[in-house]
Formats: sequence, structure tokens, C-alpha cells
Amino acid sequence: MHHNLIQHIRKHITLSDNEILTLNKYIEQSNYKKKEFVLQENNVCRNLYFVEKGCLRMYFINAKAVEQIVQFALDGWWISDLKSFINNTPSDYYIQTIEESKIISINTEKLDQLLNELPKLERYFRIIMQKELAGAQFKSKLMYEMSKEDFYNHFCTSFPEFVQRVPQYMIASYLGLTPEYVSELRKKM
Amino acid sequence: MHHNLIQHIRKHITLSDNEILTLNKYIEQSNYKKKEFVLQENNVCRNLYFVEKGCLRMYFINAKAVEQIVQFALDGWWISDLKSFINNTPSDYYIQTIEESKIISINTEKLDQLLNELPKLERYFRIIMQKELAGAQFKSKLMYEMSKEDFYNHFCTSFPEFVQRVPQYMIASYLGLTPEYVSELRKKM
DNA sequence: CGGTCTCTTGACGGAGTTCAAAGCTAGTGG
DNA sequence: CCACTAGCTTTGAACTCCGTCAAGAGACCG
Repeated sequence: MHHNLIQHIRKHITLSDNEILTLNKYIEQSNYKKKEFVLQENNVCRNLYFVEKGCLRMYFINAKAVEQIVQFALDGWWISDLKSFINNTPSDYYIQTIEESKIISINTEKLDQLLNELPKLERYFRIIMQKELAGAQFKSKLMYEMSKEDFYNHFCTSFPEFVQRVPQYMIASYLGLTPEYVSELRKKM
Repeated sequence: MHHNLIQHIRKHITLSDNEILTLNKYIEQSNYKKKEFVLQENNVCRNLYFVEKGCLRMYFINAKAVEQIVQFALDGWWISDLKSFINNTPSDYYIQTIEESKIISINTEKLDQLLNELPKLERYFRIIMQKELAGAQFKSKLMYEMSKEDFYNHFCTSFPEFVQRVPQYMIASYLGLTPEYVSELRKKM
């Protein structure tokens, strides 16, 4: 059972075959069909999710009853509502597959036990969190400095594969603009 | 030498007096006057900064040559340009004191050495990064769902001490609106 | 093929910006 | 301790980016 998560961990720390066995005791792997829910609103987000293969989106329903996407996750990314995960409070978000996906999850208690048994993984998760935070800082900077038009163009040129893989209206939502406006922008090019 | 950082760490993990001595070998403490720079644009952000006492802001200069604040840090907060810190690349940001401040800093190599000598701190930093990421996710959600007017009101009621301590135009900048518009909003109340 | 998603078009409106100017406030030096 | 200046806040008018609404055209799936 040699999944992508192991490759991912080994990019950051060493891991013996024995330690992999330990790791595997604590994680859970499942397959999801397209549009299946990994997390539903009002449930506590008890897991960190790692995308082995596939594509997820995280969104909430805003005051106008419209889905607002805040994050995507592709192969090799972690995703979670950390506020809910840390505080054990109901989540405001849905996490849902966009395509058929293979997801590894680890829940609060298991993560705790795993980190006790294999403290070197603290380092791995520290690095992951640090990187994600760097990413969040960067996205935030782009949103501060760019007009929506520039932000859209920037996104399309930075992640062309993504634009192929995910419907327009989801990208619009993630970037904080309406499908109508995206449509107008595409006409320009 | 019993600084606030130790209290902060002890909220998350245990730390013996001996371990404190080790820690103190690697960190550096300095005092800054009002408006002094902790980091300047184009320099690599080589440190994580912990605010012992005082107040910092992190900002960049946007295309219109206007300061755009992306983050504040008060007593007991960590702050850093992680993208620059991780990749050793020049930063786009300035970090500057708003008031006279006492700052603890730890640079890349020292952090590395410290974490080797005191691996249990990996856990502390993992938790810190996790919490900051949760905070970033939360701020991002607010920016997606609220109008600027609501965002401003929300901020003022959530952090009244902050509004006392920091000039209006900095809060405006942080929230992504113009000082003129803030002025208009204040008149309403 | 029928129905439900997804994308496009165009007219209109409004939240929030820009610009320019004036009124405050607070820190500094004499 | 006063006066000056630079920095901060306020006003108001004009403008614009982008959202809203309504309707239609494709596209995909069972």
C-alpha cells in the first residue's frame, strides 16, 4: 500500500518502511464519486483530508443563498476547515468532490495518537501548515492588489490545466466574481 | 530572562527551565522605536518575528504607489513573510512598528538548529502555523461574504481596542477600502 | 430527445473609488 | 509653552467597475 501521501511526506522528512506501517494504521482511504460530499455544513470537520487523486472544492452558502467557493484541492494537496477542526465546532463549509476522487483522511484523535507514536511527523505537518499559510498570504496579496479583471487573467495564465478541469462558474466563484462578468472578460480575449 | 514567548509556548507544550536556556541561545530580542522597520522591501525575510510587546504592520506598495496593509501583529502574535522566509527570496513587504515595540526574532538557520536540538518545538510551531492558517481562512471567508461596509462595522465591533490603538487610515487599508469611504461610514453612525 | 446545467448578452444600477480641497490634530523644535 | 508643519480626517461631486436581473442559447446526461 504505497500511496502518494508517502511520496509527499518523503519530500520533507525520511520515513522507514516500519514507520509507513505505523502511519497506515491511523489513516483511512476512501473513494468518492463525482459531486459526493466529504464534509457537510453544520458537521464538525473532524478530519484533515489529503487528495490522493482527484479534485475537491470547499464552499459555503452566502447570505444570498449562493455557493461561495473558498478553496480547491488537487492531487497532493491537503484541505480542511481548520477552525472547525481545531475547536471542534460545526463547520460553515461543504467539501465536495468535483471529479471522482481518492481521498486519505485522518481524524483529530488518530492524528493525535499518530503524532505521539511518530513525533517526527510533527515536522512534516509543521512544514505543510507553513507552506499553506504562505500560499494563503500570497493569494490574499493578489486579491488586495489586483482588479477582478487582472485577477482573472492572472489565474488563467497561472493555472491553465485548472481552467480546463473545472467549470467556469466555479472559477468565477473562487475568484469572487459573477459568471456574467467572467463571460464578459472572456469575450475581450 | 522570562519573556512572554515562554508563556506562549507553555500554553501548547511543556518546557523545562533547561529547555528555556536552550531556547534563549537561539532567539534574539530587540527594541524598536515607533515607525522603525523590522523588514524592508527587497530584503529576504530571514526571521520569524514574535511581538513581545507593541504593534507591527506588514504592508506592500501597490501599483498606484499606495501602502497596502495585509496584516497587523499585537502582543503575543507571530508575523513573517513566509513565502520569502521559506524560499529565501526577496520580500515584497515592509514590516514596521506602529508603536514602540519589543520583538523576538529567530532566523532560518537558528530555527533549524533549535528544532534539531529541541524537536518538541516542532509541535509548538505546527500548532502556531495551524492556528494562523485557521485565522487566514476565517478572514478570507469574511472578505468573501461581506460588503465593505459590513466588514468595517464587523471589524470595529470585534476589535474595539484595536480601533483605539491604530490610525483610521491603516484600518481602512487593511480592510481594503479608502480613507474617504471609511470617513463616510463613520458619519452614518 | 427532453430536461437540467452551464454559459452568454445586454440594459441598468449602485457600492465604493478618485480627485481636489479644506479642516483638524499632534508632534517637534525654538 | 507656543507656533508651525506634516500627517490625518472629512466633504462633496463625478465616475467606474462590477453586480443584478431577465432572457436566451448551448451543452451534456439519462
